[in-house]
Amino acid sequence: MPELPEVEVVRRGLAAHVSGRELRSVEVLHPRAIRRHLPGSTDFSGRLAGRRVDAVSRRGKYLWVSLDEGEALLAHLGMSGQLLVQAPGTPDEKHLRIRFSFADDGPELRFVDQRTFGGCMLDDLVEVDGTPVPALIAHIARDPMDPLFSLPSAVATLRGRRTEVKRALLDQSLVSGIGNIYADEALWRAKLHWARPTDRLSAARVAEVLSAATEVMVEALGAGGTSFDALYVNVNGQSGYFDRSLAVYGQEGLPCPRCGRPVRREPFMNRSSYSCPRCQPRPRVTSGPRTAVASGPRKPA
DNA sequence: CAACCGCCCTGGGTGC
DNA sequence: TGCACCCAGGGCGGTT
Repeated sequence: MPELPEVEVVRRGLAAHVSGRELRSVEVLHPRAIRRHLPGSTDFSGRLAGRRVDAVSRRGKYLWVSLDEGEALLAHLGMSGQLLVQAPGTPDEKHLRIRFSFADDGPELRFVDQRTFGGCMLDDLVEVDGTPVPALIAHIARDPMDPLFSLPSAVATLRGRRTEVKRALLDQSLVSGIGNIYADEALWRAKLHWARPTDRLSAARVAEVLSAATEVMVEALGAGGTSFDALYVNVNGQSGYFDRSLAVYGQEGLPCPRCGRPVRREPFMNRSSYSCPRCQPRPRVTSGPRTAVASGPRKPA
């Protein structure tokens, strides 16, 4: 699944292979790929033709290329999206959704997406806290690799929520870029169970898990960068070579690299959470609905 | 407003 | 061999 490090690899690839080039035509092969572009595919293609691609930016898992007139082409890879740079004439990928052709007859940019959770759209740039971002993602918080990311402020935001720590880590409006894989890895590094209530964690503990998330994503970015290929802006929608370095994610039954206990898998939000039963014990108190507080008034029987 | 739930979607894998 | 089913899951709209 593309999370922040994978999307950053893609961003770098786009900056290297697409920046500065002029689009000639855009072909939408699957309408779902532009479902968030409400005016539809004719409008999408029509407005992109002839435009010059400028800088490539990223916030969390969102990626965009700036165009002129304060507009941007915004993309999200979803679960299986890829942006590939391919020579024209290369046979279409099975799940090719959008083809971007350039006026210089050079390599095409292709949006390929098996599960169609990802997509592209045109959007206006707006200024949020001094940074221009596409209007549609104005609610997405800065990610830990953003130079203006503030750890103390993110800690305060997370602790202000009454929820489980993993839910908070995955909430892109609190801190962005973290998905299921890096959330599990960060929680393992910080020795926290995913169900720990954020509002009962010390600021130091929350800072620790956020720093762990940053660390593990920086390491993954290093590993993902090594799998970079001139033609492929990104690889496979997976974590590059970093999957070899995962401590718990997807490692059910394998020994915890720290203590050797078998990694457990628990259901979490209709998906899975991986953790070490010894290093990350279940919390005594969960962040469930605030039922009768121990000291509160008691209903008569 | 915060928290949470259900849905979107496809194909690879598995069990019968 | 084939079919039914499960699973992966980020983001968002709707509801409480």
